[in-house]
Amino acid sequence: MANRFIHKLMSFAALTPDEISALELATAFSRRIPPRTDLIREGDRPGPVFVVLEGWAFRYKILPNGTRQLMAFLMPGDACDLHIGILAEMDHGIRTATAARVATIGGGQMTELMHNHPGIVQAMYAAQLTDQGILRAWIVSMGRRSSIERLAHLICELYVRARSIGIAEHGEFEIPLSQSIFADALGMTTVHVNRVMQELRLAGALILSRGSVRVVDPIKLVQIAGFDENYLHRRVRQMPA
Amino acid sequence: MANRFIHKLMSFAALTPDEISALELATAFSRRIPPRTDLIREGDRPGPVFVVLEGWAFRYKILPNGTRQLMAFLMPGDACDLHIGILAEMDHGIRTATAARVATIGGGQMTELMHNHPGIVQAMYAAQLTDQGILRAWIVSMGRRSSIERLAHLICELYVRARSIGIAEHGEFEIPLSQSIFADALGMTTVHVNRVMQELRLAGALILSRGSVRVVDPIKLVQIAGFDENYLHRRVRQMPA
DNA sequence: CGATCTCTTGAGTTCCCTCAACTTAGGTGG
DNA sequence: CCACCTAAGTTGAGGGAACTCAAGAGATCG
Repeated sequence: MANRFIHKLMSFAALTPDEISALELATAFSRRIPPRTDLIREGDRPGPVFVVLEGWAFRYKILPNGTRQLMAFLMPGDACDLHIGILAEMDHGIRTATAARVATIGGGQMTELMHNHPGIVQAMYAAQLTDQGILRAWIVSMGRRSSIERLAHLICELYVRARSIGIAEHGEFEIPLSQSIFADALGMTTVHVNRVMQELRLAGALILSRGSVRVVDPIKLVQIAGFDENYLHRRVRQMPA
Repeated sequence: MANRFIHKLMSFAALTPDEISALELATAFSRRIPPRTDLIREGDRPGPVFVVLEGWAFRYKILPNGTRQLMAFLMPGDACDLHIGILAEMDHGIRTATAARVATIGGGQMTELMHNHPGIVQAMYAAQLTDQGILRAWIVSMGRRSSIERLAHLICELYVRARSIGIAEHGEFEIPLSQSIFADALGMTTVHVNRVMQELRLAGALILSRGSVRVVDPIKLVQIAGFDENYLHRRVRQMPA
């Protein structure tokens, strides 16, 4: 059965059975990674492309003053940059938030995949455009939204992404992230995240617990955030001529 | 003679004479665009790929409350997304800041370029990774830097990019952007941008004038910003095997 | 059963915003 | 060539959203 990575790519472009089995082969071997483990660190020379099959990770950077800023979350099915091998040096780190299962695809194998399978290339481009859309949406949030809108918007993003890969069952969804991770994602302090989380809880949108947040009223979050999911590009054109 | 776009791609990968002439052909026709003109608007169905050959533009989004947030600046040599044609709909607009000259490359021509010229593909991937690095750096700035650091950091980014395309002569460099554009790029108000600009002027880093900022002491800016240009990936690996 | 991490709450502070008024530069048309 | 208009920039005063500092309560784990 196809894993989450393949599943995700299939949502972006039609893949042939041949392409699917090539992807299955490429991601057949995976490692289990404990929580809070760096998959790659800032300054490292990039190695193979890797793909998160289970669990959550995030991109981050530590500033000279010791503060941390996250720039993205990787959920099951998400990959690091496909062309990571071009870079001389990583400008940020990637670290697991939870226990995870990660597959790696060597440079040669990657080249072979993209060279022989136009559907895979197409799907990966679409995934990359979506990732850029998410980065831009973060910038918009950080620049022009209040703290409660920012938090609600991020949770909406994670909710929609989770739903689209089928890990948000019957409307509810558990996000396995601590409040300090939310704080570092949103450019806020943990103290303030805590107060804003309480507001969302009082609004009936969330249930809080240690190390995780359960979304119970996505509609309310969407209203609070002013969320418009267009930027996630669920709809892409079919293979342009 | 090669234009800025070709010039920029050549800095990312070695191009054959054949590839260079293919690019020259593709960008031979260009239009002059007045300042403050949308090249494409949020909600539009994407058209051809376009490339800014002269002048400055920016990506932006207007929020329901009427505020604006910029997500990137396009300088001479910069292109919109290469795979823009995949998307069903733009999630942001792109608008000129100054008078500009813009070339467009049709979908078919683009496909042909990338299909037959591995050097071009390589260079475009590298350019794209750089763009993503810039997006991530903006997130870091907005999340974890003070207003003076943020402003200085943005100006450093623009300065380094300008220098790398050869439009920053003898150390000095004129940025043709108004303070309100800086404000919308940094998630600040024009009032506060003005006050922070004055601080940088008093520090001897800048000379201010109507509609533009002249960088006179880049080193000082780097110190104030805590700027590390690694993320701009000036160094990429030569063609991996 | 201390050690550690996460969360919570309170009190005081500060950075940046809001609101408002005014200046200056450029452009345009009478 | 002046009168007017608009966009850009400047400055001041007051306010508020989010931060800092601090202390403590609950979980989880070796």
